[in-house]
Amino acid sequence: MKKTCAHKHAEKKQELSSLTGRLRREARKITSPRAAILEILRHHAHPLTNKEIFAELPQGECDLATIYRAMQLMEELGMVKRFDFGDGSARFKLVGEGDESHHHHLICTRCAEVVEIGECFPEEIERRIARANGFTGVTHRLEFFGLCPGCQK
Amino acid sequence: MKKTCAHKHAEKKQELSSLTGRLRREARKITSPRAAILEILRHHAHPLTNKEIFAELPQGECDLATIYRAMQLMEELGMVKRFDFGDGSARFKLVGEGDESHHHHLICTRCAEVVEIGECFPEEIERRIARANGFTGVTHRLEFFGLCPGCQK
DNA sequence: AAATCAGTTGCAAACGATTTGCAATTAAAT
DNA sequence: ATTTAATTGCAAATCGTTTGCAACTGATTT
Repeated sequence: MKKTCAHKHAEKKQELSSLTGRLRREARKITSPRAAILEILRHHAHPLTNKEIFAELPQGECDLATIYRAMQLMEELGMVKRFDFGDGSARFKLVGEGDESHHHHLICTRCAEVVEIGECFPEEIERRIARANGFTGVTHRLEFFGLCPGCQK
Repeated sequence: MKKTCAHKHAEKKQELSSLTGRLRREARKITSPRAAILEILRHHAHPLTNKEIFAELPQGECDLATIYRAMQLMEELGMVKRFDFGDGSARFKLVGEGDESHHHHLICTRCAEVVEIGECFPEEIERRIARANGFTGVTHRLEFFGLCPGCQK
């Protein structure tokens, strides 16, 4: 079997209305910069840096600071998830309304290609770690790094 | 078999000579700033930020930039390991000569307390992930976050 | 449709972590 | 003691991100 299911990559693009609805619900405005940002996020399967988003925006459409503010707001509203690939810039990806979408990434250390990984740290072990140390609300940050096929020369 | 080995926490403090030896071997100088930095690292079980190291240094002993340079060098020489707790500053911890010491941390999101975790992401799964995506030299970055006993109020 | 008001934006300045250029200093080899 | 390459302090420069503030604009009300 090859890539018949395309690795569940068919990530249904979220309806723009569903996204704007979430903003409206919180008494936030659907401004032109925000609409443009959402439009870009909707078309990307992998996390983007604010600068990348900025670069894809029609020139002058919105200030970089506005993107930072938008991502911060949308993260609080649970509309996007923040990722840290350890290279100094945060990355964001849309989160579906219902879907928890807790997942990780495999990042090429040469070309920065990103592959989404279904695998996750075993829950039971995490629970054991939490219990063993008296911690509550334990979560984790997990990313993989390596050389992608193309960069192995 | 329980934890007869005391969770190997007895982390024998490394001999200063073994550390300076590694520098000397690479034709690097054992300067007073470096000796002072090593002395501090030797006495800490958990990763420290450069600023924390700076704070523990006798005033005027060395410039902050020098610490940055020292940590960078020592990381290249494999003498320290860099950790990213996601709060914007890198942290460093001495690495024993032989010991690989690949491990992770459980960090309190309120008080930043750090607990060392023995548990690690299952190797076989990591290998499977690497193989499935054609990646080589795959490693991972894994840290846990939660509320420590003291901060649960 | 005009008025109203809180939420937003652009812009520039401020920030915090980290890096770097450079002239002066120093450890280690000769 | 001399020589040389490595190192340091200091200040300035980068980079990602945040923030103050006056001008602006959706969304709601009249």
